[in-house]
Amino acid sequence: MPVTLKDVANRAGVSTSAVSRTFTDGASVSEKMRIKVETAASELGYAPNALASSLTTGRTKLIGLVSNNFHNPIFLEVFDLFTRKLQDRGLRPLLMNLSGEPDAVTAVRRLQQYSVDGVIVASSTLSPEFSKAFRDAGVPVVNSFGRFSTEPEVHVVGVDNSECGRMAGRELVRRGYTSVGLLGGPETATSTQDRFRGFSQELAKHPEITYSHTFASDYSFDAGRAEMQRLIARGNLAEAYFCGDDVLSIGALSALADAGLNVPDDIGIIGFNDMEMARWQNFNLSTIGQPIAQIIQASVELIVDMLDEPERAPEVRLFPCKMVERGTLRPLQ
Amino acid sequence: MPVTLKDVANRAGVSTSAVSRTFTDGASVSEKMRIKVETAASELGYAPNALASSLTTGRTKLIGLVSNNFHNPIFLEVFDLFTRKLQDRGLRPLLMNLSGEPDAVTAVRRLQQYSVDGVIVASSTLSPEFSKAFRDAGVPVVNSFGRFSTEPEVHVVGVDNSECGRMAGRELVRRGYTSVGLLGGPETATSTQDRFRGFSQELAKHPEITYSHTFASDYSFDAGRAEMQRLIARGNLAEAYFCGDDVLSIGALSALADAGLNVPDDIGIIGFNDMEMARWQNFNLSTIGQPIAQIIQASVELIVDMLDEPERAPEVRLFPCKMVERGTLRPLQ
DNA sequence: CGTTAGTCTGCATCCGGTTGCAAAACCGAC
DNA sequence: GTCGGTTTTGCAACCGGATGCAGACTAACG
Repeated sequence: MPVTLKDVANRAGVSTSAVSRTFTDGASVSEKMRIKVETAASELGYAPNALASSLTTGRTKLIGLVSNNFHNPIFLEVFDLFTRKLQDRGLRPLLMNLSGEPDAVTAVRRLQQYSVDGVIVASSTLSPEFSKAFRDAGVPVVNSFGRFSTEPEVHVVGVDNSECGRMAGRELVRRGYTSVGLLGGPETATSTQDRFRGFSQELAKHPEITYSHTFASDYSFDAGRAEMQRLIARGNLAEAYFCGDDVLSIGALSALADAGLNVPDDIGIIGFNDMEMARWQNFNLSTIGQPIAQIIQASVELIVDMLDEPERAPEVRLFPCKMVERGTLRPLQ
Repeated sequence: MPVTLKDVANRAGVSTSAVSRTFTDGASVSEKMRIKVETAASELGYAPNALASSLTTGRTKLIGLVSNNFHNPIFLEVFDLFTRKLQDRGLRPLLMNLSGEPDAVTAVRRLQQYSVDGVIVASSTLSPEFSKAFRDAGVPVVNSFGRFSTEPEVHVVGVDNSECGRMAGRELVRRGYTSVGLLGGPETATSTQDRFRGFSQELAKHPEITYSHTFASDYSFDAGRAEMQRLIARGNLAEAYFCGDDVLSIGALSALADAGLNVPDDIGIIGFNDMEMARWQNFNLSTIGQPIAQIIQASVELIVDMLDEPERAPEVRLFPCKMVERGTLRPLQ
């Protein structure tokens, strides 16, 4: 039903090649021809079929956007930025929700069926193996928010999570807390492990500070709340906690409020991510911010570069996170 | 580079048609042939190219998912459900973020270039004209969370927003408030207008109750907070407010807390949407819930039906919203 | 065992575009 | 006007796969 190349060619009284060429830039077309074709095209309302052309060019301009995290509000920001940045470059995101089917092989298959030009895996909890499955299938892939490695097998863009952990540790030390805890995300997530490691390293430098750790079952409000409730019930709370994520912190905050504990007077909380919500005055959460806009910008640039240079050696681009001071830690003395 | 039909045909020593047929169900293939082809295919790791086949079948199984709302947390739930439901039916969502380019014509063009089989417009703020642009272009379209009309020009799935407004009104009346206010979303959004109308209708039945209304600039935390701050500064607050959205309510809540006002003792708040966050104990927000899972399920079913029956007469499917009682309204006496 | 009806299979063409190649048109210089 | 060199143009083949059609094959029946 839609207008095709041939329709335009007939109308303009020229060959289909001529029409095709006026729509591919860099092709040799005379000014006269271009005008003839363009008027015919606009009279007919013609727009080239991207999928058909992909058959010969090998480019669909489709980018698979894969994620398994559709509950953490930070991901709304992530999707917003990714879709816009991709659109700006004339690419279209093909969304894949992995909550249902976390099987790498079928995921790769599915996206390959649509001949995506590249894939962005946006997740801090998926294992690196997952991204590797795409690379092995010959699909350019960037792992955003993924785990940093000195010998990366796929492109990784994100923050140095263990450095973030150290930063959180330093901040709590600086504030003079004498007992601190880590309330991490799911223990299996690589991001949790890394932040945990960094945090521990930093605390190990201060043997005078009591240090404990515990993991929530999930990066979610409920998990944060439940875990903090457990800690409260068990008694001997630390003076401050580093929570592996802002929603986790917010869950913890709710448990503390229920227990009649005041933040930051009775207990300090520092979160992670600096999601939009963290600055809401109801929470006013001190947290460690990831530069998500930069991460996403870099991810898109990387995937775009890989379209022309698929064999490019895997690269790691890490951005510094930064401490965002608000109201859930005791003031510096 | 990827394996093609021809490769499989060569390997199996059969014609390409045979291979094609074993991969299209309903086609006539003998058992022997099927086995021969399937082994060859799996040895080679062949998966049919969905885009190439779309050329002849006219089906891409691509569904455009269009939205302009990437800030309201409810949309994370919406995207999650849409992507899953679509995936379950073998469809792939092609995401389009309209924050950048709210121009209907180019949006239609862009999606047509990818020959999407259908489009779901998920927005309560886009004008109905927007969805109509797709219909006019011959693309099946469903407007989810859209405006209800007795003579729909496109399929609409959602709630009856004016009935929701009435429900909120009834609830506040029932609780014995003698002065109430509406703190709506952006005045231009159809959803705001409808909820406003319903709410006003209900209040009109009770002339003894003082009633006022005001609109926030946006369905966002900041807008809700700012608007409530304005109301507080102006003096003579109503005893309870119906906020056009949960984040708006949460913004309002933060302004009230700052002003030292207690909810629900000093003032009542009822929100709208029942997003995940509403039940977080920090907020414990009484609200009117939209059955988003049902809405999305119905939207997907509708779009699937339209694939086979594109000329199907526009239909409206409305689901009842329901009052979710939590802690931000005074108890019934 | 010969027929006949029904089932499979391969050929060829087409879907909407792209592109290498060679012929045609153009251009300026002589 | 002719010539040589550039552009521009159309032809035809191809991208990966679907499908109508006719011939080949199979099975059932008399």
